[in-house]
Amino acid sequence: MKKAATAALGTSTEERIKAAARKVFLQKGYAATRVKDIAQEAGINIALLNYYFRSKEKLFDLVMLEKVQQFAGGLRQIMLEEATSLREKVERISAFYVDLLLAQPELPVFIFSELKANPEKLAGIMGAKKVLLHSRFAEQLREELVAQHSTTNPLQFIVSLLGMAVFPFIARPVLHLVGGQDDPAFTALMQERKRLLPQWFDAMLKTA
Amino acid sequence: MKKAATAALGTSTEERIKAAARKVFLQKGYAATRVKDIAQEAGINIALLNYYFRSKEKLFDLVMLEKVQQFAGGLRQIMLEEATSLREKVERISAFYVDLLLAQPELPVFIFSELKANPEKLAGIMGAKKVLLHSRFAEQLREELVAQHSTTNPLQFIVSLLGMAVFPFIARPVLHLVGGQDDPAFTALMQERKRLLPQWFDAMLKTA
DNA sequence: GTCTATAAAGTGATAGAC
DNA sequence: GTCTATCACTTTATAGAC
Repeated sequence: MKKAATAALGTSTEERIKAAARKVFLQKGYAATRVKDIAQEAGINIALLNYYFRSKEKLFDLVMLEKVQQFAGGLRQIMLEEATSLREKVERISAFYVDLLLAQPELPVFIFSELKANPEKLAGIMGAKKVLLHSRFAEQLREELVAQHSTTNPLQFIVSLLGMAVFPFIARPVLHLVGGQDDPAFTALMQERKRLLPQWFDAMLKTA
Repeated sequence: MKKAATAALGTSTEERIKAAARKVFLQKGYAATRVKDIAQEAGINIALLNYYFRSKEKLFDLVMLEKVQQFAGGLRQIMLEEATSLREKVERISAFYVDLLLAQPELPVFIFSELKANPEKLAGIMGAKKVLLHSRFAEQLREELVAQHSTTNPLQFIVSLLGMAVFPFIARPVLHLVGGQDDPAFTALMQERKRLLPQWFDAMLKTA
C-alpha cells in the first residue's frame, strides 16, 4: 500500500501514532510521558515513532498546537464576531466550553500546565492581547458598563466568565469525590451551567 | 554545632533542602524536577538530600501535603465557621485566595496538575465531600436559595466562586501578555476582586 | 553530616537488517 | 515502512571515605 492511500484512511500509522500521542500527553503531560508509552498505545515501536516525527518534542509540539487551537480558537472566533449580541456571545462561550470540556476534561490542566512550563513556545496565543482588550466582545462589554455607570475593568468580567466555565473541569478530581468516578451528576451540573452562566453574567453586569 | 541547635535556626540543612524542594517542585512539577536541581538550589549534593529524605518521592510528598493544606485548609476553616454570615464568608474566601495566590501564584497549577497525576494519593482531601455538601457555608447557601425560591444546586455557586477566585492565577501567563511580565496591573486587578467577587456573588444569588 | 565515586536502571534516539 | 539491537546519556539512589 502506498503512503498516500494509507494516509487517506483514518488509520494510517502516522495518524495512529498521533492519536496515541494525544491520549498519553494529555493524560500525563510532557515530562511524565515516556515515548515507549506512546509507541505501545499505538501498537508500534520507538524507532517507528522517530521515523515519523523525529523526536518526542516535535511530536509534542504538534499535539500542543492542536490543543491550544481547540481551546482558544473557538473562544476567539466568538469574541470577534461583529453581528451577535453580548448576551448571545456569553451564551455561546458557555456552551462552547461545556461541550468541549465534557468531551475532553483533561484539556484545561494540560494546556495551562504545559503553557506554564513553556511560556515562550506559544508567545502571544492567537493574538490573545487583541482578543482580551479589543475584540468586539470587549467593546460590547465596555459599552454595557458605560451604560451602567460602572468603571470596572472589562477584563474582570472576561476572566470571571472563563473561570466559571473552565474551573469546574480543573477541579474535577475534587468534585468527583462528591458523586463517584463516572459521575453522571457532574455532567448534569455542567450542562446546567450553559443556562446559569449567562444569567449570572447579566446579574454581575448590573451591579454597577 | 549540634543537630538541635542548627535545626532551631531558620537555616538548618534539612530546612534548606525543603525550601529548595518547594521552589523547584512548584516551578516544574514532580516529573520535570531533577533531584540535582533541588540539591543545587539548596547548595548541597544528591547524597545528602537522600540522607535526609530517603527519596525524591518522599520529599515531594512532604511538599505536596504542605501545599494542599495551604490551599484547602484556609477555605475549609472559613466554610465550616458557625458564627459568620454568608456574606462575610464570601468576603473572607475572596480575600484569602487573592492574598494566598498573589504570594504563591504557582500554587493552583501545581496542586491541580499533581492532583490529577496522583488522584489516589490525597483521596478525600481534608473531608472535601463534607465541606462541599454539608459545611455551614453550604447550609447557609441552601437557606438563601430557599428564600429566593431557587432550586439551583448550591454546588454551582461554590464552584463558581472558587473559579472566579482561582482561575485568574491559572491563566496568569495569558493575562501577562496584557501588561508585561512583572505586571503591577495584574496585582491591582486581583486586589480589586476582593471587593468584586462578594458583590457579584450576591447578585448571582438573587437571580432565582 | 557531608562528600566523591559509582552502581543500576531508565530514556530518547539511531544504525542497519529486512 | 517497520523491526531488533544498541548507543549515549541522564537520573535516582547508595556505598564508603572523611
